[in-house]
Amino acid sequence: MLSEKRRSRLLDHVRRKGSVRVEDLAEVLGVSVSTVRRDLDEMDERGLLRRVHGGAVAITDQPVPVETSMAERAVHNLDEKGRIAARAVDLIRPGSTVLLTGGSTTAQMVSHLPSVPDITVVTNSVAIAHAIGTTSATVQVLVLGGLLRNAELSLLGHLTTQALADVHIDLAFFSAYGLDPAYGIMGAHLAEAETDRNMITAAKHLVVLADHTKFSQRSAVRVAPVARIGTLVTDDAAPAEAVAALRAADITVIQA
Amino acid sequence: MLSEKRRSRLLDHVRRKGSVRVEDLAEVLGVSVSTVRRDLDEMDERGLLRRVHGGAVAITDQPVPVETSMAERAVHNLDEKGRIAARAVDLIRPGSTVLLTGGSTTAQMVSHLPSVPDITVVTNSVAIAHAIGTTSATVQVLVLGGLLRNAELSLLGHLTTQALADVHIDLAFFSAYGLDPAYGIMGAHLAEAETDRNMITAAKHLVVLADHTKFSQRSAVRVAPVARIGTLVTDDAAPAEAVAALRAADITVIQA
DNA sequence: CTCGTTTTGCGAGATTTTGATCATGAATGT
DNA sequence: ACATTCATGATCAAAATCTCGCAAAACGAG
Repeated sequence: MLSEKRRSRLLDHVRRKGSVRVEDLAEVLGVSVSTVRRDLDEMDERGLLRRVHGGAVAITDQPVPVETSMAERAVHNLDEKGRIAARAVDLIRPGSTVLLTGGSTTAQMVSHLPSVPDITVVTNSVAIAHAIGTTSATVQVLVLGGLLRNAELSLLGHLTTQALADVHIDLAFFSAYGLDPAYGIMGAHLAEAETDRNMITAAKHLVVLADHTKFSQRSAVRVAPVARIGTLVTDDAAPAEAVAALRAADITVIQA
Repeated sequence: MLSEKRRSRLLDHVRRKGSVRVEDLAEVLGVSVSTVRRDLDEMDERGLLRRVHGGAVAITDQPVPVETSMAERAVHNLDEKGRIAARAVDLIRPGSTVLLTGGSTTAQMVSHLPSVPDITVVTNSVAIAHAIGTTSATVQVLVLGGLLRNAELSLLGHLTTQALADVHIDLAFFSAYGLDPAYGIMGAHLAEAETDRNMITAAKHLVVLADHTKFSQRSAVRVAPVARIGTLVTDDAAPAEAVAALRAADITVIQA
């Protein structure tokens, strides 16, 4: 197994279980305890988990970015993700049904949504549903069911896929973990990939949100080929050659 | 078990019960009393609890916010609901799957859940899913899909019902809006009633949570007859004749 | 293929954690 | 006041885990 894949699976285990023992990980992954220790130590360095005697425990940081008020946004400079999110919301037509998949950039769209009349938001993100429910009374929200991934607050699995079948979606917004003009959209975790693929497939038109840092992110998991992208919303700092390549592939690129 | 996890569970027990004996903790956690003492001493050192002869008690250090009389009432009620919630969590057996329906009292159960090992929580409440996701990495959460009722942050409708069909539920906890020993469980809104009925039907055993104020609440919507109730958790101030009537109807009544 | 680098597995010695024992101090009943 | 019971802290040995160095294996470039 690729060492990168092993680390990804290791992190998955930690996040799923909350805590794991070195011995168990070694057995599950089929490697020695030394290797597991080295992996855990490195990921502790990178802040992905916390190393403790005998194993490791998951980090439980605050994953919910508290939205700043609309007024404040109008006065201050919008940050990169905020600008991208605002431009993305411009693409929504009144009366349509849109899918927001879990992710930091899509979450930024929430505060802009009330400006579009009569829309329905479908989402697999508990964070997004919670944010809309507590801030807006006009936006209709439909939550896809599924297993909660604690770290990301997004929903996965069979129930999510099944719920998708009963919903008509005009426009889907997807927060890319990484974006390669040749390879396609990258996902962060294998566990989420299948659900992401299903959500992407369910939409007529796919809008991908990716700030310029996403172009240099590499990952082993591809959730969709480039051809599936309808529109890309990114920022001015996106690599010019990547933008050109995507436009050549008949993709509308918007730079906020 | 990882020592880190053991400490976390230990702290949960202390906070849940308010106070706890060293002997009991040793038995529950499956370690020696020496280990428990060391753990308790360290957590006393860190200010997470207070060590006393024979065991430990929870810290009840209230940061004093400016309170309107309204908020003050809410806090007082919260304490009552908190006790009911704690007793309700005691009913959960390790390894089981429980349903938490949306409601203020069921939401109080969240902070106590990590003390029960290896449970799966099924819920139609975005607030509960959000709360568990941001505070605990050990509790498995499955969210039923559906339309978001913005005011309550609970999910309703066809998708919710459909998702229920794919889940096996050992124990369901329901926050009653009103409770009449003759008529049964009352719901607040007609829109929620059907989904509530379906959730109640899906469970083998139904636990109803209702503080004493719920006995005088009147509503036109009945979501379930009294006979459907398996266990009622309420407080000491519940009307004696109502408690007697329910016990006569073969319902287990717990007064926190 | 050969060389240099990286990754991995192994084992010795150091460190941490744990459970048991016991003298001492604290709570309780008479 | 006294005796009795129980909890405590200290100490020690055993077990589990970690660290570190080293060598074998895997990998990539030339």
